[in-house]
Amino acid sequence: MDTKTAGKYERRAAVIKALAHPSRLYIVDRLAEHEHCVNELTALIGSDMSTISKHLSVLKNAGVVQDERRGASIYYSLRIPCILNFFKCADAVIQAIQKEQSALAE
Amino acid sequence: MDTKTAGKYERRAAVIKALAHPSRLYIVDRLAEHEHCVNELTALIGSDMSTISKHLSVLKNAGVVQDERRGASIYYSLRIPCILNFFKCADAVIQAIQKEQSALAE
DNA sequence: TGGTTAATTGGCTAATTTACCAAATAACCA
DNA sequence: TGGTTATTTGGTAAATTAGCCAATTAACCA
Repeated sequence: MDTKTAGKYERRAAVIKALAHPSRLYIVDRLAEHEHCVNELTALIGSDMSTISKHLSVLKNAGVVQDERRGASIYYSLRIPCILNFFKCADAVIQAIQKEQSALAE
Repeated sequence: MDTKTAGKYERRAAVIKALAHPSRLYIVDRLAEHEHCVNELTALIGSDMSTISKHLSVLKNAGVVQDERRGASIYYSLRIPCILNFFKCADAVIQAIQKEQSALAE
């Protein structure tokens, strides 16, 4: 694989990698409804706030979310809504696996 | 987050995680055109065959690809074509980042 | 200014991932 | 059967990731 092609797939992988964590997917799903501050997401997920903050920074560095300070809080929102298509397809894969497994169980 | 919800996002993350590697994304892109055996993919990518084989096993375990032995070779093909939507969206994120960076550079 | 809440950063450890090599399996052909 | 090609598996070292705690930064209010 030549360097240019490798770069293309590395950039794509960087975006997808940023999404590849349950908490981060959950965050994306919540932000798809409306913006949330770190505090709210922390309460929803139940991890340490520093952990959530780091997840948000991963998503932000990848270009998936954006943040905006308003007063003492920092509000995060989805930058690219097409991210939600990932869910549909991931769920289609999951369904296919389940179908296969129940077919094998017969 | 309750256990059921956590499970849902863990399953989704497992699928997305399987895609989160440049070589695996490249493989998916090649398989979107037509099936390939391990040998062919190894030649295209240029890593050790054992490395490619392990990448394929990650994709297979996640339900993204399927394999079929024909003679001495094992042919891999895409199981769920919607995976390709990931690329479009990942590229949209990448474009947005680049736009932002060139705006900042002004 | 001092206290309080919101968020990020640094440090640390445990767990996971990756890539290569070497060895094992599987299928084919002479 | 023996040799060759295709693929997978096991082992190992290096790199990355995740999560928590403690400390720091930022904004607000009394």
